[in-house]
Amino acid sequence: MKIATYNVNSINSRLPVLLRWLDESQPDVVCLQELKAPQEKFPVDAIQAAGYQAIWHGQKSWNGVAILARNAEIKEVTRALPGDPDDEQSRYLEGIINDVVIACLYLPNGNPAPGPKFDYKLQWMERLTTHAAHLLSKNLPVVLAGDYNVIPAEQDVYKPERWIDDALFRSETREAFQKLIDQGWTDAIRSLYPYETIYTFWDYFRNAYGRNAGLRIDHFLLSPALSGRLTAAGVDKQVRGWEKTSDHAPTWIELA
DNA sequence: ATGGCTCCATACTGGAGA
Repeated sequence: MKIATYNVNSINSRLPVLLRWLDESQPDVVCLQELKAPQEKFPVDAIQAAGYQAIWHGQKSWNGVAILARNAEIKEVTRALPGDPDDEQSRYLEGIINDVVIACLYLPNGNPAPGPKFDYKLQWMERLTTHAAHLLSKNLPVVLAGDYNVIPAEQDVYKPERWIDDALFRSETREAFQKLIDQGWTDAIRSLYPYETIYTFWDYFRNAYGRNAGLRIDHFLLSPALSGRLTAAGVDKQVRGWEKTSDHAPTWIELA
């Protein structure tokens, strides 16, 4: 079972790139973030023509998440992260595919920090941590996949000293991520490649991709029931070099 | 320290992203 996560930075601007990548990579499950489209503007016909079922939660202008599955039913569980009924941002979608719980998340950026956006990010991480504990308590196979907007460690950023005060790398952010991991989750990519430099995002500015000035911010966290089934992981880095591409690259894992 | 780029809204510019 090949599961991917991809922050597309506008589903409609990215549709040709997305369809080409689906055809070449053939993932079984895909978590998409930053649809940047309202519910009714999701290109469901093109996605279905490519062979994928889809559930999605859109929003005007910003955010938006979707889960795609090839040749499999998606049973939607929730389209809101519990813990704040007033939160109107579309950043969380959870479904069950072949008995695996798939959580697709788009964690807030949080800049500028400190400030209200950073407070929202930390609150969102607390809510995620609470919900993640609930998922773990059921001993189910769970994948928490998505754009975390968290740089977990110095090895995950091209120049750590430049990111010390950034919301993606601040100590509060890293500590909150570690607290989540410490519940018993496995950072899938890092567990297979403890020492490699692996990036999933390159800024549009300053020829960041050409200089490989990247960040690792798209992650898969696996529950204990799944970590033993992890057989492979990678980043489809070449997609970042295509025309009209996202600033993120598709990232994937394989489960036995 | 700054700006560089891309996308959205319904614009002739500003906000957001990371």
